[in-house]
Amino acid sequence: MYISSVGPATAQIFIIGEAPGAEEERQLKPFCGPSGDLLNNMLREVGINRHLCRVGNVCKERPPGNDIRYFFEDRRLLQPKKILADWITDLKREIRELQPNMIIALGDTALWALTGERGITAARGYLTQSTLVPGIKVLPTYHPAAVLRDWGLRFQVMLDLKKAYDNSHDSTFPKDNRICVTSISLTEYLKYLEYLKHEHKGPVTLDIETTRLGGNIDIVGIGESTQKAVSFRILNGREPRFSPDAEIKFWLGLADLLETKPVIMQNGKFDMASLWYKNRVLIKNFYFDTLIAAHVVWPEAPRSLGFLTSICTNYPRWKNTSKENPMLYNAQDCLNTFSVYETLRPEIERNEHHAWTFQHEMSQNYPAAMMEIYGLHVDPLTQSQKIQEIKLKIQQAEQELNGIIGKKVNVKSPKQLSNLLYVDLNLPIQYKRRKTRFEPKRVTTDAEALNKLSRATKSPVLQKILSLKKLYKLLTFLDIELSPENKVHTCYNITGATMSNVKASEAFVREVDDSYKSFARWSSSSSIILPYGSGNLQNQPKEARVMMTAPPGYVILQADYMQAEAVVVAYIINDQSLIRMFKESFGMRKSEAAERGLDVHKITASQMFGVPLNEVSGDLRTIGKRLRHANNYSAGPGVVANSLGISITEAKKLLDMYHNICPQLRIWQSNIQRHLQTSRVLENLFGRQHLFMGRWDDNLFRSAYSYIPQSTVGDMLNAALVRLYNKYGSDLHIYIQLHDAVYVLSKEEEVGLNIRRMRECMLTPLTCRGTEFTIDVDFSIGKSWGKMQDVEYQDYITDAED
DNA sequence: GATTTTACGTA
DNA sequence: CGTACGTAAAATCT
Repeated sequence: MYISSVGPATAQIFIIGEAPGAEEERQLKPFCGPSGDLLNNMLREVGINRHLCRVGNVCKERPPGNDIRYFFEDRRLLQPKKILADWITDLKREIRELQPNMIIALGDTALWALTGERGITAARGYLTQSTLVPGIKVLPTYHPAAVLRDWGLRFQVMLDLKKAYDNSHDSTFPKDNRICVTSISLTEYLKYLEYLKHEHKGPVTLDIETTRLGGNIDIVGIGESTQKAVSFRILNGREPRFSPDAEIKFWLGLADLLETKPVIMQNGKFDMASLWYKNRVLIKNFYFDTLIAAHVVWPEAPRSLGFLTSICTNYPRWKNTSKENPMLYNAQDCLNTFSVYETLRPEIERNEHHAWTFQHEMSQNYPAAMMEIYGLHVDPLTQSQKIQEIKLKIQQAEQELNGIIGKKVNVKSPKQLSNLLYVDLNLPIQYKRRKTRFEPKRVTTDAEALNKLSRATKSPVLQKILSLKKLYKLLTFLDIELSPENKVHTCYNITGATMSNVKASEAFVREVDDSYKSFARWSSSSSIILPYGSGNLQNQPKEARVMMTAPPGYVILQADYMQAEAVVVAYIINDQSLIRMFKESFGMRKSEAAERGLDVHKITASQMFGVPLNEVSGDLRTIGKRLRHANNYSAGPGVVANSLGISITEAKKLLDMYHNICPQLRIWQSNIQRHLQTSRVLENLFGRQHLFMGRWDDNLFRSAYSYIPQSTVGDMLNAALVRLYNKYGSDLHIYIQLHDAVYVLSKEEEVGLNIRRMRECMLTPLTCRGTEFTIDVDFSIGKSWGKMQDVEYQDYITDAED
């Protein structure tokens, strides 16, 4: 059944979707089903009156199974069948007659029909010209059906619709008269640097390009405004363009400028660390990072420069030009960074909480860059011994396993494993746990499934497979490439998202369009500057840590916050018995606290079961511990039952008992829900704000419950790390950051001194509803990261002489 | 050769 | 209804 567009002949906006759905087919109208409802809501919110728009679809009929592939000859969806080609001709005629000022293309099919391009993720948000009817403006964005599947896209679609509306009042394209200088002599360039230093007012944007992963800087771009940028090439391929003398002049001139000028960058820690590590050029005043600014203002939105440019400016897409004209591309990066800066700066300044968070994150750039460049010492001897040991164990385990099952199986292959388990051994098929019941059931051979089967069948094969898999996994952490200095390096991502998890040759093409929530925690990924080691250093298993060491004469000193999130939760929900316990045990030796029974899980069990503290058995304590964790993570009875090996009914009973002794938790949780209804913004104990954009469901709530404790601890640790760096950075070396722990390298004879320094920087008074409290810090020491010994700070205070 | 899927390490 | 992150190896696509 042919479903035509609807809307007035005077419409200035033409909204074009993909194909009708079931409801559209029933009513013979486009966008009248669930997608249409969502579209209407979004249009209303940005001020577009749908009844003044033309609304239609590229395909005029519903494809069988709602599968758009039906209308194409090929799987890549580039060759339309005759019927679709005819509809596109109809569409062309309709656009010619209507002459709208703006076409909003919803989804990949509409994008393709109107512009001939595929890839809505990269194209969305950028004004472009239709190739179907030249001269007509098109603004592509995601289809509402995609938003229904992934609610995080709603924010982007709203901004795109707003942009479409703003540009729909006439048919002209916004002017782009920006100047990109890409061919300038060295002499002229040096003069330009002088001009920037002495005459140009205000900050500049900076962006560098490198030849390859771990390669040298070949292009340096500087933007002096949103209108002019200069790009300069220093290498030809991998060869220098200039004589050593001339090149030195270039770097000195650049260094001279960057010592004084305030610098704006996108993900500037990379440029800053590269310039310092490769060319000893130091950016002294890194004053605005657009990546950090975006993270502060929209913590759940993408924050690549491509994305930010699409929502902050009307300029066209340029991220697809990097290969054909790298210098022009580089200059445009600088221009767009400037535009994004001008949009985001007022947003930061108008909100004092944002201003604090922004400065707080900016201050982490220098210590994080230093940590990336320094790296971790690895003892190659321990490494090779450990690798030998594990390889031998793997060999033995393989032989045993093959002996039992009578053939060779690669346990790293889910396919082979599922064949073995569910076909050869005929075990009951295990399915992956689903997030919603709408997801399809997936067969799995993961650890959870194997453990379940192992408990049910008592077959020794399953445990053998499990331990073999574990050994292989461990080997990936051990068998890594070291730097010439026997080190590994990592890149710490302050905004919690990687900008670099691609080959360097494509790093600048990449669109990072996943949403990352990162509640004030750093993430850790491979360094692009020094690509040695397994990259992420925040997920090293204990057994792999033994090869990471302190250099001769030094020890690793670890300081971590004790029960940090539990303390914060206790104060937030005003759990007096826990608060009393934390207060009493503050600064106390661990042995003494244990003697007095000052233990969260013991207290929990004692209250739950009405047993005196000193009579709480190990088993009861375990139950107390599991219940507290289950509640902290808002897990359900199924999980509790699983973890304690009891029935669901018993687990429900235990959960009730827990809530009886701690009724405040549920009250607080419902307060959070109520709060989200009115504002969707939560604030942690430092004032960091987080806008929750997710769909209104349990996932949103769970995420929100964990926000305040998790982000408060993250902010507290990072603020302490910065204090430590600024005050004692020349006396000790900050080695590792691990969410609620900091590791430093300390001279062996200065351990006591450094423990006191770390305590000083880390003990942080927090305020919750008018009550001040401090989270205690715990220390351990080791020559190797895998063998840390607990120490009591009191033992280092008595011999202090400062 | 490039991209997607599956699995798993840490806090 | 555990969450967040990043990476390795296998499987699959082109």
